[in-house]
Amino acid sequence: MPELPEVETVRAGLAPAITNANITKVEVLEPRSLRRHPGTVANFVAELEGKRVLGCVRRGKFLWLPLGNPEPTGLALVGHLGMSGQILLRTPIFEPDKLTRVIIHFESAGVAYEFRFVDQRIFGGLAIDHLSATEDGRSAGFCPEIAEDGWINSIPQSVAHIARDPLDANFDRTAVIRKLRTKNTGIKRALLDQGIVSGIGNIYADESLWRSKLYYDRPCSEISVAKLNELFEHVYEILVAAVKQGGTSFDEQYKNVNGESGYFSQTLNAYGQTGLPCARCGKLIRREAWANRGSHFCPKCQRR
DNA sequence: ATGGACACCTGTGGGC
DNA sequence: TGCCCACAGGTGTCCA
Repeated sequence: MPELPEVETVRAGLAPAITNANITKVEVLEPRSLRRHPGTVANFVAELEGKRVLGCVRRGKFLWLPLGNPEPTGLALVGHLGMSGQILLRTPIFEPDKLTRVIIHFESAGVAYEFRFVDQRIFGGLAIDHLSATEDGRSAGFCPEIAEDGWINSIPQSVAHIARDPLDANFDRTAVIRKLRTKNTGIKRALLDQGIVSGIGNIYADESLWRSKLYYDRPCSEISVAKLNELFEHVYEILVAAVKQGGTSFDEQYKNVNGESGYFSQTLNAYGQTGLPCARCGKLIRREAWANRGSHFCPKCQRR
């Protein structure tokens, strides 16, 4: 479900409450949500209880909370929301949320809160992972609240293969475009490849391609550098606009940490618009089955 | 290198 | 009302 704008909305909501908070208790209601945790459930709980949260960092669709004891331990709580994950920040008296899988109780400035990891499909999950220095020694991800220092330049091992995203201060658009020019694969497949550029999923790929008038299966190598620059300009603008609107919600699946929906769905021009007229030319938007999912595009504006 | 199939899951909505 | 099918914002792995 969530792509970069939705995950960033969660990160931005979480950061002020959880930075410098102390974890008091952890409840694992659904062990499958720890599928990617290398240890046992008991070990997961033990690694968290009594620790301090140093910050909240995001790269692409991955989030992590570096941990302290209280000094940095070199470990982080890594989270991915999968297709249906949510992180809700509640006070303990707030009614239970359906499909809650893990609850992390913490105390921040003397007030008790719960970090509730809610996930319908259990494709998302939490894990404790080791941090290691980034290759270039620069900030590992997006965390504007924190100035450069030791742990911000470290990345969880399980996230190291994820490329920087377009909102990352160290994102190198020129290098990404150079790489794309060497690929014969279709442009949408490349946009969704988190090892090339991260954060883009099915919604924002379709939206960016629509705005750039590119057919999704067009081979990367035959798109000009100028056109790819235009595409990445649109990717950036769309991601920024979506973050500003709190992400895209069209059902109960995406919520911010307060349980509220984002409203970027009102701005969509391609994704989920099957059968509706293209906002540019009036031709009906089409959906094609593609890679076990759907691709939405205007057959007139986005020619093969 | 590339792409397809599939595994991991639950829930919802449409058609009959 | 029930049943079956299609479909859903992702990632990782295996195999031709």
